[in-house]
Amino acid sequence: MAKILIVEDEKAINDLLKLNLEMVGHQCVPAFTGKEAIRAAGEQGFDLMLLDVMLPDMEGFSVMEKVRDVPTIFLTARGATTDKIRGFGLGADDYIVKPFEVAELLVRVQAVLRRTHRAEAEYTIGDLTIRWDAHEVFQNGERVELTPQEFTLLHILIENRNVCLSRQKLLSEAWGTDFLGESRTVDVHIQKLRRKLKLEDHIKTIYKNGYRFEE
Amino acid sequence: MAKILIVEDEKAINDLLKLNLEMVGHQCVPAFTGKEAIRAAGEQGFDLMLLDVMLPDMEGFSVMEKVRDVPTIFLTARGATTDKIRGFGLGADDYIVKPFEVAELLVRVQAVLRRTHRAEAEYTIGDLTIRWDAHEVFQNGERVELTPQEFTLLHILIENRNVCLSRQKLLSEAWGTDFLGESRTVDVHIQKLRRKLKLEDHIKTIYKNGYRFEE
DNA sequence: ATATATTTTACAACGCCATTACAAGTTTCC
DNA sequence: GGAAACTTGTAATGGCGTTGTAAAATATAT
Repeated sequence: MAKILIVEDEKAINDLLKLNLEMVGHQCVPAFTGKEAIRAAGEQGFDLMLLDVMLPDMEGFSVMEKVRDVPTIFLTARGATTDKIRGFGLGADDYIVKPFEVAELLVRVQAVLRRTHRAEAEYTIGDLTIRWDAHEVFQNGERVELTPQEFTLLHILIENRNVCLSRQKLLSEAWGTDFLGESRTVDVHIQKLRRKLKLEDHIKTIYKNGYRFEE
Repeated sequence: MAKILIVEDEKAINDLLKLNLEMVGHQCVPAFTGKEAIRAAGEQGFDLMLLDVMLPDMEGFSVMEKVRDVPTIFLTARGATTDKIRGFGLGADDYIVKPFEVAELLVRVQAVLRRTHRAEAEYTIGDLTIRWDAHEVFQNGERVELTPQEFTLLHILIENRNVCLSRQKLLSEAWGTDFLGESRTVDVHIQKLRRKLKLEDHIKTIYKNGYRFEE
């Protein structure tokens, strides 16, 4: 669980970000102006900042200059060429183009947290403990062997816990294949996870949609 | 709830729009000329503008040029070929042909608000909370599973809250089928919603007409 | 080459939803 | 006011598409 500063003037988007990040277990502080953001960052530490490039009072990258040592993901509108941001070379850790998909947002947030070593090293639920760095899974202290694909799938599911991921999304995130047409691959791997780790109650099937890991 | 600028010189139509949009929870500012509209948009921010193509003092699309960054739906009279509007390539978000049906208006307004991230992410009534993006419904914090069809129907009903929707309209909006003849399908799904979500007091039957979601 | 991992396949099981039939409610008209 | 005609509520049914599952086929690693 990370502490995240959301800097975005449009309330609807700010709320959306907060809602979804809190759903997967992060703690969020909203800011609607650059000034607010700078004050908040002065008063408390954050693991990550989501920063709109266009704010009413100042440009996003000016905020970033003032707020040091907080990993940052830029939010930018489609069309407002992302090149600009890349060009800034300000050390933004990533950027997300609005409108964004929730699943994509979460994956990128998690990626930055991992890269900046602010992600949790372990995740525990019930009798299950997963050590992300070591790729190790324990149940009741006993080690359970997962195959690479199983581990990756579990990782994506837990990173996006409480949100429903379509089979397409899972394929593209856990397999990397953007692949047209039918495939039952995901279903079969879900089955393996459910069985090996007794996750029948936590990996839910959402009819006509996909799967969701629930805590 | 969004803030909407209505630019339409015919008072009757302006009032009609205002009435219906306020009925479903939006805040409206009326303008009767292009000048008025431009001044209003300069003074305050809007989530959406409804813009008549034919105004007494100037053409609608000139207004749109002056008012930047406000998603816009054009209003056009039947016959005034919509091609023109499409042709403008001004980035109008949608257009509505007068005379329009109220339900159609509301659906299009909602669609644009969603597309431009200006729609609410959640809707709450009593102990019920609905997250539109995630297709999730919570009652007293507990997740309630709705089937896709149930969710869609609920969505249409709430989008058009306080207005009565005929079975035909519900079929065409929530099922996509423009289907002749009798069908009790809608009734059955209404029943499911009422029961699952204890909405007996909010989903009202309008005898000989259809159903209305009341707040 | 052998073992292990992954995808595909085929079929069983399940869930959704349109339909139906009948009960209950509402309106109309005498 | 009461009966007929019509509208809506509701539970039960079955068809059809989706998902679960085991086993076979294929790919990958050792």
